Amino acid sequence: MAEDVHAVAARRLRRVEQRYTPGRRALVDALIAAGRPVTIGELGAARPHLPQSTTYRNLGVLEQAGVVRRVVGTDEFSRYELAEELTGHHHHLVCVSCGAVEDFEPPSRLERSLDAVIDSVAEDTDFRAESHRLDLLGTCATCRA
Amino acid sequence: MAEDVHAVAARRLRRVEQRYTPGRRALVDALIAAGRPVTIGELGAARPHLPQSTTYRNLGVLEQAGVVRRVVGTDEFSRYELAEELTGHHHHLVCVSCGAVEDFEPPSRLERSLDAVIDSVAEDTDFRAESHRLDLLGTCATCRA
DNA sequence: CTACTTGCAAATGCTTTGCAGGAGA
DNA sequence: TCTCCTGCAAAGCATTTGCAAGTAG
Repeated sequence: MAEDVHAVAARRLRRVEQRYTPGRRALVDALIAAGRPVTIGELGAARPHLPQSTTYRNLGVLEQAGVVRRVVGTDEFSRYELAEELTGHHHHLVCVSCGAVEDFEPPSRLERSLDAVIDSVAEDTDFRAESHRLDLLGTCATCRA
Repeated sequence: MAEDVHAVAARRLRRVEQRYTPGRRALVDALIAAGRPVTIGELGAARPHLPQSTTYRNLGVLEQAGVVRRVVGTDEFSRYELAEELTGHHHHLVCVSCGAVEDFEPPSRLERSLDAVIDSVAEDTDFRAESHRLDLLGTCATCRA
C-alpha cells in the first residue's frame, strides 16, 4: 500500500514539475505511519536536526501537487494528512481539549444526505459547493482519563 | 432582537465577573449587523483608531463568557460570530478562494442524521462527541464573477 | 550543467502581554 | 476607592522568505 502511495505522489509531483526527493518521501512515509492528521512539530520530531522551514516548504509543495491536505482543528497548529484520493473520503474527530484529530468514517447513509444537501444548496443560493467538511467535536480518551 | 442579545450578553459576562462595557457592546452590535463570521480586521474597520489588541482581548472575554464563538475557515484569519445559543444552530459556506464565510441552515432531516451519527460514534469509539461542525467548501458568487 | 532543493537565518504578520492611565460599580 | 478595562508599545510564535551551497536529472 505504501508503495502505491509513493507512486501516486511521484506522479503528481512530476505533473507540477517538482521532484520526489528523499525528504519529501520521508514526509509521506511519516503521514502514512501516522494515519491521522499531524502537526508540523510531530512531523519534525522524527528528525529534530532538520529545519522546520524545509518541512513547511515541502508540505506546501505536496499540497499544491494534491498529495497532502491541510487540516484545521481547534488549536493554533496546522495539521496535515494524505489527500483523500489516497486515503479515501473520511471525517474527523477533533478533541476540544488537546486539539488532537483522528479520522472517522461515517455511515454511507450520512454521506448521501450530505451530498443531497450540497445539491440543494446549489439550487437555493449563489454559492457553488464543491465538497464538505464534517468534524465531530468532543473529548478524546486521553483527555478524559 | 438586538436588545435580547445584549441582555443575554450582559448576563453571561456578569456570570464570569466581567463588565459589559461600551466597547464590548459595540463588538456585539457589529456581530449582529454582520450576520456572518467576520475577521478581526473587519471588526476594526468600523473604528480604525482603536487598537486591535483591545478587540482581541474583548473577543477573548466574550468567548469565555459564551457570547461569541471563534470560527476557523481556510485562510489564516480568525473569524468570530455570536454563539449558537444566540443565533440558532447553523453551518457555514466557506469560500476556498477568498476565505469568506457565510451562514447556512441545513434541512432538519440532515441534522437528525448528524445527531444519529454522533450517537453511533459514541458507541463505537472511545471519543465523546459533544457537537458537530459542518462546512460546505466551494466558491462564493463574488469570486466566481 | 542547469534547475530545483535544502539549510540557515532573518523577516513577516497575526496574536498576546506588560504596564500606566482611565472608567465603571 | 478598588478593581476592571483600555491604549500603547513591545514581545511571542507559527509560518514564510532570501540567499548560498548542495544535489538530482
